[in-house]
Amino acid sequence: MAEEKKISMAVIRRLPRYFRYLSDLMKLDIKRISSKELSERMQITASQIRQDLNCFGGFGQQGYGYNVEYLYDEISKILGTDRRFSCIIVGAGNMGNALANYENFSKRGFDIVGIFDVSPDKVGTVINNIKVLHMDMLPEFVKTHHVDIAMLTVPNSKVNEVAIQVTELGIKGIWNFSPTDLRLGDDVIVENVHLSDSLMVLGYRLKESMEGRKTS
Amino acid sequence: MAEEKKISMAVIRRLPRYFRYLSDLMKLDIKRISSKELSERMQITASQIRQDLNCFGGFGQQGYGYNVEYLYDEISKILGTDRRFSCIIVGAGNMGNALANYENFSKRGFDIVGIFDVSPDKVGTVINNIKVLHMDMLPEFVKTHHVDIAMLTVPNSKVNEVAIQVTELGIKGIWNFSPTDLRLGDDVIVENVHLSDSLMVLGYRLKESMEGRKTS
DNA sequence: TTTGTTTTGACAAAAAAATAACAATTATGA
DNA sequence: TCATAATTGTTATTTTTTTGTCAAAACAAA
Repeated sequence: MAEEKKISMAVIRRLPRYFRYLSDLMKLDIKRISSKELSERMQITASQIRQDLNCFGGFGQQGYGYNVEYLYDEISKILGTDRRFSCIIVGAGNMGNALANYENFSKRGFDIVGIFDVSPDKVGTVINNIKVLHMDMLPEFVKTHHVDIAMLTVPNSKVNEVAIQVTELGIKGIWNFSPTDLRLGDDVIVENVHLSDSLMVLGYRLKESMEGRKTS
Repeated sequence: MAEEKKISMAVIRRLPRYFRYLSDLMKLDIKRISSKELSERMQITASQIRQDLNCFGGFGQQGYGYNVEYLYDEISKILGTDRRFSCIIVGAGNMGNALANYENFSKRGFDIVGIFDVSPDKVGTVINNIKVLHMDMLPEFVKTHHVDIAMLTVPNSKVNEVAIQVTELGIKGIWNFSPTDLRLGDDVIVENVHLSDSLMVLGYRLKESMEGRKTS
């Protein structure tokens, strides 16, 4: 019944970027914007902007452009910024710490409700008002608290095991910070942050650039 | 004179992934691999693997496949894993801390040689054997130490200013952890790690999945 | 050595993504 | 009010990326 218009990942990955730019425009008190002007700011073609936005509906008006606040709200809705996601952090090391202290996540609807680790040094400590629990407590915790997302900042050697564990407990979203590609069920959504991959690409591009070639 | 075969970013961004899988194969003591078998492990088509690798040269042998160690070495060379990059971290907050303590970077050729901040709380502290210096010391530091890459983990409101500052000092590579897109000279290579974008995409996909749609 | 199998590298085809073009619509200013 | 300029949404075109195909090369076994 509902017409399933398939939206490509390429488009979806640009949405947060539109969201950011619109947020900036609002801060600058700019009320309307044309795809042309936005394209100059974002360094992409106006055509792409119009086509991207039209995947979700006609938010603009001919001869006028887009109303910044309206467009912002619509993209918010698409991205689901209105809903809240309960998240746990597994791995209370440096990266886990950094995530737990990152204020913006809760602003965007992602609440850290638990932090887990296995190290006796870490279990019992408090990070940003959240007590670090032992991994053994995880099954019980998930039973009593709804958890949407597990943020995995465990050592590479443990990540597969942990990923299986959290998905078996019914958690459907994984934000994976390890260099390992997780292979889980089709109903589990995995989003990777492969820091070392990113750094290696930077190294490659830098090297090419130093040798006089252009990369992008 | 040199034939500039343009290699697309899509290919380049897959290189670290090949690198990882080959590294794993070596650990498993696997000496040879066909594109078909690698494709099953990596969940991409064999055709893509062969085409990707052929951008850089014929590393395989008909009827045999690819020698794992040789291919690993070749991709290492392409990625520039042999060279070393001197890096500084600007912003000694939680993320800066996490990066400073991440052991794998030096393994891959990225050495953290300095950490900078402006907060009196942080300046003077020692992170992973590196003393945090005040930003005022940066120009002097860059004069006396060669720096390839600045890893920026400063607050969003300061990142533009800092990016301009480091590029004016001649640093050509930027690893940007802020949600802001930096616009710098053509000779500066910027690689972004937009954590909040990634998380928002996870939220979107999770939402879609919960509503019964598939995203990828 | 010979034959059949495997597997690459190259090229062709298909699919996806980005860009361009333009009719339709609205705003703006004379 | 009317004419002109601006700007969208949509369709067409182009470009890029991915996938499929196959001859040629190398291996492996008889």
